Amino acid sequence: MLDRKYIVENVEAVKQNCANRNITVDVDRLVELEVQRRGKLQLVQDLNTQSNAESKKIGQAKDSEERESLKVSARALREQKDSAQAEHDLIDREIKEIQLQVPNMAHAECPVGVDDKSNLELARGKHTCREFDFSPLDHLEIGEKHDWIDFEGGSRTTGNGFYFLKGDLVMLDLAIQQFAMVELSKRGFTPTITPDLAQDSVLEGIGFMPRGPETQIYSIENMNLSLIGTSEITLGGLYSGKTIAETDLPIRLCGISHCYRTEAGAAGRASRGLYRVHQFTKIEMFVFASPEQSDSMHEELRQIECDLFDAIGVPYRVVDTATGDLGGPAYRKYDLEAWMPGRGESGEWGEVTSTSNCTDYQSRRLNIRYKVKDKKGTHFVHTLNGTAFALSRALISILENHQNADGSVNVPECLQAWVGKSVIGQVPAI
RNA sequence: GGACGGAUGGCUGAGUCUGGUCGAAGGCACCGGUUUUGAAAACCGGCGACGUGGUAACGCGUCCGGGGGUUCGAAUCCCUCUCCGUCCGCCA
Repeated sequence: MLDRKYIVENVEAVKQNCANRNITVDVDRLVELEVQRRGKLQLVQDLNTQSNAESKKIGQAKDSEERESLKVSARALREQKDSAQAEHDLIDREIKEIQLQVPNMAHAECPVGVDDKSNLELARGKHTCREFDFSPLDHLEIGEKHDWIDFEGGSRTTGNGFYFLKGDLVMLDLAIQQFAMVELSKRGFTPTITPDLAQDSVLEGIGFMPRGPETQIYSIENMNLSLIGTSEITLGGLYSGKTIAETDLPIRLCGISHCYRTEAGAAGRASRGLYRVHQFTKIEMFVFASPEQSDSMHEELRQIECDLFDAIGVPYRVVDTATGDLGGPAYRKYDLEAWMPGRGESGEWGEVTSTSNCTDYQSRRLNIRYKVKDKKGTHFVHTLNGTAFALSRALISILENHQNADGSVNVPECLQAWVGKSVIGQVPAI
């Protein structure tokens, strides 16, 4: 969420930003209410001063007669204060409601456009798209051929969109996790296994809406808990309400969790197989940084994502996300889109990672600050997140890019030690 | 899951029985100064956050784990939740 003072002082910029992001918010109403609220707050504080003074006199009163008469006036003042406070709170709630809808400001270089058509390709990965001398299968065909992916079983036990992973694909899945954790540890990230559930207030702080008709979140009945859609939620929540010493920044965490998404209304050829599922495992990078660090930290996260996908031999392109496609919290967002030969008619790019600089948008909601030693006051930290691997989509990209004509799949060299094989799905020679 | 005990500023720790003089003693740490060739020690002074008004000095408001209540007034009394100890039960 943006600072109210900032919104009031930058009305036109905020409105333009909302338009660029294709989000409708009544900014003028917020400003009008905020001006009202300031006045009301002043009144509340004045009345409080008076009634505090009156109450203090009671303690020093000489006799019970004086005491009783002071009680009457003190009570009256307190009642006036309470009613002014109630009016203030009412206005405050309405402001809060609008304020939560206002998206973060966007980076000056962020491509402007109302949807993903304006996304800008920035770079390509180390590996070029492969020319197949056979007709490549999609990951689901490969997976079902070897009994690695079982959607039918998932559907029977849990529901549509759930699946079992089996056999060597599980080994590959775990290998990717190991590889990511080791690589990220080397780069200063603290490996973190997080809860798969979080309090609704934390979801909201990160920028999710846990309940309501539009929600993508599974929530627990009769509790204020929801299944997380990403460990960004728990990693951000980990420091909620904390004040961090500036010298401890940046704090780099890499979380591993299951991610749960209802994916309401999403279906079709483009979300076939593992591409869009209700549950997957994800290794997520999360960074708390100072405002001075956040831009370069964002580049660092993007570079790590590139390095990881270069390492597993998957071709990809890097996309600078347009304003209309940023979501609420992001100031700037880069996506990696991997080449998926089995997707669509003859291969398509599919989003595999995403890294966002959320500046102080999340930290203001979650109240995460940092303090400079020997300086008065605190400031909100900047938060950044980035996908290392979303396992479901990483598996798609490996299966489809590294498949062989006989249906087997080459294991990227960096993963072979953990898989224990250089090729999986090979039919043993008879 | 049951029974007690606890939660106070960066840390430690008084205050809670007996409500007002408590935004909160003392100590540690930290910062500035005196002293010293320099350092240590000693001594003197300073030292929370947020909001709000003000160019500023500064004023005002809020905050003693979270929420609610009693009262003119709550760190202090009552209810509730969370967390941490200790003992018991159960368990991977």
